Amino acid sequence: MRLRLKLYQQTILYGLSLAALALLLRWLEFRLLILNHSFEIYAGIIAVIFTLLGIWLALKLSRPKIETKIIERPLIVNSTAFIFNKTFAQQLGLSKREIEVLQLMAKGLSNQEIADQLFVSLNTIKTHSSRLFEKLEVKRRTQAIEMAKKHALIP
Amino acid sequence: MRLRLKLYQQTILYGLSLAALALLLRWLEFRLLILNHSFEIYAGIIAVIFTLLGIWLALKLSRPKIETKIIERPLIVNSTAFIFNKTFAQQLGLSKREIEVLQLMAKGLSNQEIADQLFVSLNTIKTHSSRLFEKLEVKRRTQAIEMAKKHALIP
DNA sequence: ATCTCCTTCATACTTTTGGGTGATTTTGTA
DNA sequence: TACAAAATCACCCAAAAGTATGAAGGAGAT
Repeated sequence: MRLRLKLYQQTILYGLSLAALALLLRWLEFRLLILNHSFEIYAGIIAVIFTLLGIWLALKLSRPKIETKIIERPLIVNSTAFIFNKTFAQQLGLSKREIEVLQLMAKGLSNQEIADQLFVSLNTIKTHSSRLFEKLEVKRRTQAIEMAKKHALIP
Repeated sequence: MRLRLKLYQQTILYGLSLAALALLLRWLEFRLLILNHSFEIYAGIIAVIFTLLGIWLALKLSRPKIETKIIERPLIVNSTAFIFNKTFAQQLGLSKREIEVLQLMAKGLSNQEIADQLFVSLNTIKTHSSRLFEKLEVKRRTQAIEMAKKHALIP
């Protein structure tokens, strides 16, 4: 709505300036024709003025690019009860299994132990943990634990 | 350097288009003067063309406006202040160095990174961590971190 | 002085972890 | 049903972590 109004104003302004220029030229025609100014001079003047107008218009109307910046605002929680940070997990796109693996990891289990506990193979756990590290943007399980603790993915 | 080159090119392009327009107008003057087109028509054409040129120029040359959009994301923080459990550390007979190593471990650092940070060799850190694991009665660093968290040796 | 503990470092070896690739099956959803 | 994501597993290789053992210098206690 606001943009529309602005556009409207611009249009009026543009029209007015066109009209003013036409008047100016007509006046010039009367006053200075005797001096035998060639048509090219007028054309040049118009060209320059409207180029400037175009530049001004473009700068006024061009939309700014939007750059998103994420700020982490500390949210102080006083309760001892652990509340799983679902939002963060979703934002990172962590799957159920990956979260399970992460939580067992944080308990200090080895990959083999996690595999046994979840009744899957060691290789599977390795795949899960690799993806986990990618998503958390970490390199080691200890870093993953740090991250998870910080963002309330684990108690 | 590059911008200067670009500006140079733009200038040439601009000059050429001006010249082309002059020629075009001269030709129109010859061909269509009989039809008694008024000066305003020409002026209008020039105005429109050069407005567009101005817009194009501005868009080409101006830096894109950047508008930052800030998104705040809550980061859950436990308000309980951390108090190091001196008693427990003494009970287990942990040395200063071992506690240091343990705390860096919990931050997610690798042995090599800990060694660099403490200005000692990798082997030294291995020895420290081995002792640490013995005293904490754990087998892996992740378990050590769990233990340390549980007993308030680390935040 | 002697002893103990801490700290430092080395070498050799084993286990665990992690990266990369590829493949198959299951499952949820359009 | 068809498609995408999730879950499963295998194999190979490299890096990191962990174990065992030995050794040497320094600080503090007896």
